[in-house]
Amino acid sequence: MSTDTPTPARSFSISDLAKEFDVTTRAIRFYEDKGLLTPERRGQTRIYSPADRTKLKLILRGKRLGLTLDESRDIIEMYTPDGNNAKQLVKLIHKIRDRRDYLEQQMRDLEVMLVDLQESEQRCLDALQEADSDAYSQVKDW
Amino acid sequence: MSTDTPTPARSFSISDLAKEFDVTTRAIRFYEDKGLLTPERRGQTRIYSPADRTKLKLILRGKRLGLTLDESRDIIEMYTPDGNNAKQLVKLIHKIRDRRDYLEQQMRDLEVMLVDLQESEQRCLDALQEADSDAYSQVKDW
DNA sequence: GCTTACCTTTACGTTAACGTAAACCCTGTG
DNA sequence: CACAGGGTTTACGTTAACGTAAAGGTAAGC
Repeated sequence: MSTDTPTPARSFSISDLAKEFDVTTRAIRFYEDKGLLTPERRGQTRIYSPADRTKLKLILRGKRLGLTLDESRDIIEMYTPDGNNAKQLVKLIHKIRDRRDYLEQQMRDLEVMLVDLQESEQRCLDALQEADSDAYSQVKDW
Repeated sequence: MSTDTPTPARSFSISDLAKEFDVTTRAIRFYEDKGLLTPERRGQTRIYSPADRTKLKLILRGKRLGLTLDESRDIIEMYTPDGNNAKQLVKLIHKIRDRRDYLEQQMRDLEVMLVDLQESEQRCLDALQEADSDAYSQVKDW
């Protein structure tokens, strides 16, 4: 019936998405409970659109960045300003800017941590080379 | 005895650190329970060294990056290779590299998200300007 | 000596993000 | 038709990272 769509507008089952993004179906349903996803239904069964798939991708990226699901939902809502309501939009813009400030702080944290790890790796390597001087591995109040 | 140190080697109370980093004393004690901090004691009271302060800073940075306390402890341990043990060092280097790979993925996630947010902010601003065309705010399967 | 302001331990409560199990419904296939 | 392989809801369990009392010790200042 509807399987003759050659266009990229396909649809996915819950386990399709679960496999593709390596999450459990339980998690996907949980995101729905929390209002992050609202797939259509064929009877009982959930049917996911490409847009749903994109939202799931955003959720997972948010997770990798340490966002809560509530925060990810905020971000997802920023993509689809459901409104004409100007005040809503102004609030959204402030939320976006706050979020961006936070993420930029995170970025700076990351850069520092990467450098630090690089250095400690180098220290480890050095220590491996001259594996005799115990004084080298003293703590000496870094 | 040892109080005649004019050097920057000061010491801090638990509430000193709590105020400076805007965390609760409960949290700081919790980090100690989890083995991330081991301050000295004057009787019952905890006394924190500059090194302890640095460790706390690392813990909080880890938190901002979405690390668990266990992961932060791993990272802190990377700074103080307590050992001469070569096998330990090799394991540490691998852990560091894994962590760095993960952080670099996080970095890429961050860059993408920053661009996305920038774009959605722009969309909001545009929508504010021409606050009439309802068609503009359609969902249209992004 | 009493209050105030810190510090301590012990322990139960809470929230987020699912895991896990039970019990069930469809649907195609040998 | 049995059953294997999907899907569903409902609901209790779990872990991390603290919050929040409760109950008390200690030192400073009036």
